[in-house]
Amino acid sequence: MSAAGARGRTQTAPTDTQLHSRIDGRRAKGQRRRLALLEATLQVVERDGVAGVSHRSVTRQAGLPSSAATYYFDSIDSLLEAALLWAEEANTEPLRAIAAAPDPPAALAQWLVEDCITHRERVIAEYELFLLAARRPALTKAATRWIEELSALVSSWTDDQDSVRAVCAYIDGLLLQTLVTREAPKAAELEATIRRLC
Amino acid sequence: MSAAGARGRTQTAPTDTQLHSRIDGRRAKGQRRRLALLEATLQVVERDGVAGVSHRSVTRQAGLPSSAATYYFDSIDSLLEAALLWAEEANTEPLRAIAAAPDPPAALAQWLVEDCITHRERVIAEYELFLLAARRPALTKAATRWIEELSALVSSWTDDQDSVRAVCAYIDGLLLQTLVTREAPKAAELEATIRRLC
DNA sequence: TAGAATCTTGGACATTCGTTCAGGTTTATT
DNA sequence: AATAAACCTGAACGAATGTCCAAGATTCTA
Repeated sequence: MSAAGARGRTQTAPTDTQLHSRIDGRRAKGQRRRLALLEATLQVVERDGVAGVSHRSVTRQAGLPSSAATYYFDSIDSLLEAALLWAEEANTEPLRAIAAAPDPPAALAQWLVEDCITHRERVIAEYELFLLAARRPALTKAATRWIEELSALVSSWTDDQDSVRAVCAYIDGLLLQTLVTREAPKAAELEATIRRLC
Repeated sequence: MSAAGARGRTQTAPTDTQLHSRIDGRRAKGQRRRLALLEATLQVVERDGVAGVSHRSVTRQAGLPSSAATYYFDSIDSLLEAALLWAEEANTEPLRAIAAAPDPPAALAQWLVEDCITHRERVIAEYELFLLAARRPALTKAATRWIEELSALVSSWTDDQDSVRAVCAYIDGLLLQTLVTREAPKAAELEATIRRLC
């Protein structure tokens, strides 16, 4: 269920003695490979969609033996869950920078538009995993994290929670439609609507 | 590429003589089975997601031999494309009724909330196919149809096209988030935001 | 009704899939 | 250096997949 997987599970919960002494080389390698599998999973989702994710496709992408997927993760689901969390974490830093910008709504609009254009496949991958959470409860927590982080940003310039929810929903909907119709959104219109909702 | 499939293709383009004479019994049966496959496809997507759609799963659901999927449709893609169009068509009638209602925004909000609750699996299926269009150009036309019909409805009470786009994006985003977080949307809040955007 | 045209399908093929685990490899410890 | 402990993987299993087509079934035409 958790992202900590299979027999490799002990690697994610180092004991006290391990924390205080030198890092166990074996476990360090395990952590590296676990991360490599997450990155490989995202690459596979970008290329072939969630449906293209299999033990073999992921390990092939990561250059690891096929049994490694089973070894490091309990199931495909736990792999997808960890990959979604990993992908969301990559958005944390940009969101923080936007919050610190002189004009957050404008910065947010610009970042979203650029992201949709220059990292189209990645954004599609994120929404596929996001929607997959509607079916797999294990993914719900990871998916909700995106909404929470976006809400936190919007809350920095609005107190009304109804407005915050409206802006977040509008953004997700606009991005979704953008991906589907292949019509690049206009940053100006996006920004204007965000302001209108606050 | 088109929804017209494989060797069964001729069934969708009756010739002049066929139009004017009695319907060919063979072709009539083909049309019936083609529709059965579409309905079965939607049921499979509802139950197991797009990833669960295979020649065998669809034909099993429809009670047809497994080779029927290949016979009636060129590929899984053309089957999914036709299924998405078929699903969207089911929304046409409700949207028309909402346009004729005394208070369209309120009726729309109520319908959306009810749809998300009572037909959750179906709505998830529609969004999965919708998002799949971001990868498969063959699905784009079918996916765009939903946006167009929703836009037409919203346009009936607003002339500003920016507002129309904003409302449509907001609705798709709210439904998407609702499905993922499993928190039922409030019709009142939905209606209020729709009005705010007009 | 007989023959022609068309539609339909069972079964076989090569692939790919998730899973398993005995045995090998690497690292730590003494 | 030698032992112990933990990590890792090749190979193999049954099950499911997309595709194909010869043979059978159905419908039309004359």
